[in-house]
Amino acid sequence: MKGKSRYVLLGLLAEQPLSGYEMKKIIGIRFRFFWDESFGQIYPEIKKLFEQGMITLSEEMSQVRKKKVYQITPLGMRSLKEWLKTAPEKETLRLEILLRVYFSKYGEVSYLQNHLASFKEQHQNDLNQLQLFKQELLSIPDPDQNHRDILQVIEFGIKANQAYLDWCEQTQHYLTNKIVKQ
Amino acid sequence: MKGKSRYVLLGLLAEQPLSGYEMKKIIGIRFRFFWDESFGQIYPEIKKLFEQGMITLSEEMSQVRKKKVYQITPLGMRSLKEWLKTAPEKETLRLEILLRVYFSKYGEVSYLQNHLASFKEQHQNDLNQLQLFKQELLSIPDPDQNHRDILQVIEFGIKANQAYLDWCEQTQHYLTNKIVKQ
DNA sequence: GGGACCATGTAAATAGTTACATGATTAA
DNA sequence: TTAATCATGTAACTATTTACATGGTCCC
Repeated sequence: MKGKSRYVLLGLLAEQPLSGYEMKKIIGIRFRFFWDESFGQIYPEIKKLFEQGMITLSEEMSQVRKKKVYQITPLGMRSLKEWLKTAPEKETLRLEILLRVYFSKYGEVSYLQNHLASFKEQHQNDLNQLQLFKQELLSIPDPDQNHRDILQVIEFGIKANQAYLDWCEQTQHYLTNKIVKQ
Repeated sequence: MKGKSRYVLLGLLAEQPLSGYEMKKIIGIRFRFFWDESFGQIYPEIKKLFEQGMITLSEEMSQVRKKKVYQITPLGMRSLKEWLKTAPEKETLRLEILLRVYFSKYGEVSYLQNHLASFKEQHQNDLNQLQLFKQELLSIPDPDQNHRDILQVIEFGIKANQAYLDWCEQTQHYLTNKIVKQ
């Protein structure tokens, strides 16, 4: 669990100079289905990266907006590359919906049905956005030659969300039957 | 992100009296693929639940081992039921492997292949254990009439892990091709 | 006797969220 | 003019991990 946020920021800056706000936006859109960072983490982390010489302020800073655009340094690039060598930790996930199903014996079915419907809706949205993002990626030029890599990330999201939706339907049928049987 | 650990503990105690150590074990085995709690969270949370009258010490305490077995109180049961009504928050997940793929342009393919192989192995293990657990659940008596609920939780794990493994194979092929093309 | 596991707990550190503070710009 | 969004940051709080401390039991 130690200091992964910094590598997300370094990774984003490896491609192009960005401000903290912009990085947050990219994470919120592109990484939304597998990662998240809050401003409360981003800005202090930027401060540290700057102090350590991993990033510097770019010339491209906007004077109109009080925007601070950063770029990665060779030191930051080396640090990113070193991190990419290390083994990822076992992923953290906490699926509260499964806790609800597990303990559903102690609650009312109708509540669980609501929870399930909103879970399904959320992941249907995720899936739609991922499919849109995929189309978009395939239709634009690929100057940095990394679209295929990004596509693989999207593919993960598509497969996972399809599995979730599949499970939702199955569980909804199960719950409907459960009520009939009562 | 607030206080979900307590409901995991209450949920487990709703079925049978347990000690902190036993709860940790159950979470570590049965919830392993979608939830985790450490002792550093479990024991302080038990203390709070006890002080708030949500749980009490059970008679079933072992004298041999210095074991403290807790049972849920009517107050604790009400609290659990109230929680089951509330909407679950959007799940947290952090899939470091996807970060590695996304930024793979800056690293060496062979490292990513190693990371992917170990990710695949982990989830193959998860899948195997879930399938075993499913068989076990279907073959034993179901006095509390909640095996079907638990089965749905297992089904989620099976579907999700199958999707992950599917993605792993696809990504491994992609990486192999990538090397050939170089 | 030693290693694996049972068993409970605390302390320190790190991670992460949420609320707050401030102010500019854009577009309806 | 007002709401949304851009933009940066800090402070307080909450959550979570990791390391430490302690000691028992079981079995080889």
